[in-house]
Amino acid sequence: MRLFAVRGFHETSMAEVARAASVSKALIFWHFKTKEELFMAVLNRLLEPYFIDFAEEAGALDEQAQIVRLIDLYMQFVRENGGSIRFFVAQLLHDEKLSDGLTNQVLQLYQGYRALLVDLIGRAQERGLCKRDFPPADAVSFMLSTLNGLLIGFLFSGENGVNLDGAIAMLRHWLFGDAPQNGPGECPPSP
Amino acid sequence: MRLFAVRGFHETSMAEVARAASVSKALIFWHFKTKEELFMAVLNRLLEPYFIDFAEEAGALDEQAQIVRLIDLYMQFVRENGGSIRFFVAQLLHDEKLSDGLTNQVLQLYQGYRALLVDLIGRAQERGLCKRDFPPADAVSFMLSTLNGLLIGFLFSGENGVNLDGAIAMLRHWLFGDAPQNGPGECPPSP
DNA sequence: ATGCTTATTGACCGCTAGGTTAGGGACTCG
DNA sequence: CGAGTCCCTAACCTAGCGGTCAATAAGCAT
Repeated sequence: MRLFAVRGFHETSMAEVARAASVSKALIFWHFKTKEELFMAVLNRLLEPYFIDFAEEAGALDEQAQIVRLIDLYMQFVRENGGSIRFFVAQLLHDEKLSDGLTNQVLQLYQGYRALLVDLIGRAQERGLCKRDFPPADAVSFMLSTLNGLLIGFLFSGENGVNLDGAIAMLRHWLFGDAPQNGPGECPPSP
Repeated sequence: MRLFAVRGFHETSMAEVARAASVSKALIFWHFKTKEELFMAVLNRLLEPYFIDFAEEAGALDEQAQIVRLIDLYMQFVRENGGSIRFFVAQLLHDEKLSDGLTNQVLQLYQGYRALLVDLIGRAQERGLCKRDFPPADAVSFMLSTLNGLLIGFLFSGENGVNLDGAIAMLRHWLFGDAPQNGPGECPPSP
């Protein structure tokens, strides 16, 4: 997992994997028929922490709080899994063939998240908790674009090159009309 | 260029390049000392269309129109260069070492674009053309996040998986308080 | 023609890659 | 104990890799 994640598929040789695992190369080929098969297994293992359960922990909150919580979870997730996300994004962009099953899993994850948000925003709009300028699906598309943009900003320049909290405050302002409060982030002009 | 762009550095062999170019492998090594050197040259060639001149064509417009134009240019650029952008993003995320000079050029491009926007929004704010809720730099960070998010949405699901025009209308609404006009895009709920 | 530089090639080289194979311990079940 | 299965290794195999080299063709001044 470590080798594939930091060096990629083609730059990692089976000999290296064997050495890093302190086993013989032949053993790996006994457990996995081909290098590709090992790689797929690695992909799935790396993907495991991506499945989180949101429903159970958010039952008691109102819609606005749940939306905020979902956004926070996204950002927390980005912060905690930057390394492997980077790997996955590069992999998905680069090697459609090798990423086959991966694409579906990620897409499923993404659509689940999106559906959750659409539902929440729809309900929030009905109850007058947030602005009604746009249909929920459009609002969510917009939000997710921003979140994804923050993600890749984070991937390229790291924690201190992009102001996650500041941007999230602006998202809240956009959604709920909050006063632009300054949260824990100090909002320095990003370099 | 074609081979490296669609298959990447490690999956492209010099023999393939030679065959595709209908020359002998040795000739390539006469023109380029190493495979890496050829790759760098390819990177630079692919990067050429990325340099556009904005200043000259926007002199007569007011700030708001210039901002809108800049955003349109971004999206037009994304639409026209999706293939190579995909390649570059994957390359940058994956192979920090090989991307060395590339990183700087892209960063420079990006910072230039950002600076242009910050300047424009600052001036637009002074003249009351757009909302003043946030300092220009923060507004631009937010905008760029959204644009980048649209970019990667486009990279992953193509033109009809993401609604570029709809999202841009929402950006305009956010910036200028426009009525949410429906432009040429019909804003279908993205699948 | 005669050199001289610039292009171009087929043959070749060392090496590493993914993958195989024959065989040997270790554990299990009768 | 002994047959069978599972796990594991050293050694090996071959294709293809990046890269080199001697030979030579093409362009071009003198």
